[in-house]
Amino acid sequence: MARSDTRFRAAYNQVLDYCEGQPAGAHIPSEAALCEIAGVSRTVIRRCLSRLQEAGIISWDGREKRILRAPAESDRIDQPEPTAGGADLEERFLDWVLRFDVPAGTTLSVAELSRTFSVPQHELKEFLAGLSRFGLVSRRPQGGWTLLGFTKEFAVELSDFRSVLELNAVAQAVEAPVDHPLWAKLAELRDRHLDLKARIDRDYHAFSKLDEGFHQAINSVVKNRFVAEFQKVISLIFHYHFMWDKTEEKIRNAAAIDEHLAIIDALEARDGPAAQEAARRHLRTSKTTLLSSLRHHDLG
Amino acid sequence: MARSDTRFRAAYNQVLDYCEGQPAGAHIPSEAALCEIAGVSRTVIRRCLSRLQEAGIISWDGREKRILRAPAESDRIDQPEPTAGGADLEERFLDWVLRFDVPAGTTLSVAELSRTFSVPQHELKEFLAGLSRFGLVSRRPQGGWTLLGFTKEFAVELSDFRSVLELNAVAQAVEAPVDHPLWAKLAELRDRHLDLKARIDRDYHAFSKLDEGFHQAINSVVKNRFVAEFQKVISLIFHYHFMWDKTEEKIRNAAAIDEHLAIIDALEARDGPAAQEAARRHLRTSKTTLLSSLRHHDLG
DNA sequence: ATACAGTTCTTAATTATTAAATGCACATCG
DNA sequence: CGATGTGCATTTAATAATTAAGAACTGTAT
Repeated sequence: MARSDTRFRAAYNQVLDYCEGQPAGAHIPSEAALCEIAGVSRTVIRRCLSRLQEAGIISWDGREKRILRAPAESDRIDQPEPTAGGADLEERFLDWVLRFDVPAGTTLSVAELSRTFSVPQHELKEFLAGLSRFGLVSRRPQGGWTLLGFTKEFAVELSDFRSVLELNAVAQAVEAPVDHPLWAKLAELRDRHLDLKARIDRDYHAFSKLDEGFHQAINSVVKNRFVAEFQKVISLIFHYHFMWDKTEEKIRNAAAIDEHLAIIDALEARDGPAAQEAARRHLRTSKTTLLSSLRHHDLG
Repeated sequence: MARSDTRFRAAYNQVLDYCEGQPAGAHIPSEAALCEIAGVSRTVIRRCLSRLQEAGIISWDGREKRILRAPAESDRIDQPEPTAGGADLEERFLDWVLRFDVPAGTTLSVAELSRTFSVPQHELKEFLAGLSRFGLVSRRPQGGWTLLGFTKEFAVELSDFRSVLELNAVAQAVEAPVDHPLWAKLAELRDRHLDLKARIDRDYHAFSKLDEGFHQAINSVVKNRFVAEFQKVISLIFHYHFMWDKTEEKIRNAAAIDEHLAIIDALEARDGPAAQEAARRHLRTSKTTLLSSLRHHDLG
């Protein structure tokens, strides 16, 4: 019932690394200096020094610290878990929701999620608290959480919001300076689109990745933390939905390629209104697709 | 080291209420029925019954439950704290940050915040996790949180994002049907603006509230959970900044009133481009004001 | 057969505990 | 004496333990 000593373990090994680089008998720098090296507090460094002394690797008396012998491989402490998949929890969570088609209104239990994702409960609680800011989940009065997302309303609102952001991005993209990386990226994307169009009959699955890249490129001109944060969620949801919804995938993707190309054409011609119109058309189809995929799920 | 029994206390008093309405000797309904009455689980009801039995208020043997005597006032359990200001934590937090002008980069300690706001630590952690989604704070590697907000970049990005949302709202407002409550609201706001304009020399402080109401009205036409969530944060930040930044407040507010009136005029004339232009102008001044208020803080 | 109570298992809020961080006072060396 | 470094004490935060509350299953009397 205490916090893990991951920090100590990592620091200890790091100090061992340092010792290995030094000859026996060498002086060891001050505690504060070691803090800098290991990136931890003095408390941890002092624990490390204690242990090094116990292990007979160093002598330590006040500021008189010397290396006694070179550390062996067996002196290292093994890190408990190099995993910590808590980083991409968001991706894994959305993947789980969409893959298993978890219906809206489902009660999410922290304990259960903690087990399925092997993430400490408190991390999950923080994560859910964050999602609630996006209206994806909400706290229940009796405790616990409810999954709100992926109703028709949610899809409509998400699509509309996406449209607002993306039309703004397009408007800014038209104004982007000629040396902006966007233009190189767009040229490359055009080639990849044309390439995929030629072999769409076989490789229509590859479009999902291309779509993500395309929208990312457009939005890259908008330097805004709020937009960026939302974009992550939006792109994940659209990405996965298109991946799992297989109805008419080939036709749909072929059409989307043309829509993308139209946007690229307009952008490269620096034709603002045309770009807006092309983007609007594409976003409209995306919205329809997202909605129809939900309808399928409702029926099936 | 256990969760609070608030639920039990409330339920117990509620069951007492029920008993008071019944004559002595009366049968008590089933446990499940009592659950309905008190809105809690059977576990809690059974605890209540146990305690009622101990207190000699009822007899309880299996499904044979009878009232022995009318409950007295002293039988009630007093609720620990009816407060729980955790609801408007967001408002209080932002108020605190802006009122004390907490600089960007400040390390926020959960323990300290927990004390100043008298909110349990874990609630604060969830709250901060939520804010981190908006890029206002971020977790430090050594533990704790850093306040990121209220740098120049933050203000610029927030203003830009606000502009995108609000211009979209204006575009939708122009298209709103004649029976939409917006129009009545706008007419009322126009009057209040004109009223305040007449006495701006004395009551220029009153503008802040009016400003909030105006932007809320405009944004009310957009039915979108994402927009709504952001709007809350945005309006809070702008609201407080204008409240604390006293430089040239009178002139600034007088100018803003005119800008608001221009937007109302254009909207009521259903003139889309004019409304966009008026809104764009107003948002530009808002951004400038927000930025200049930050500059003042930097110097002072 | 069905409505209810008895029982057991799960879940979630909260506290207790310990690792880590931080702050301050004092020591040592130039 | 001042700068640098250490010793000690306090504070903070991550995590496990603990208990209230919820939910499901089972038995039983009407």
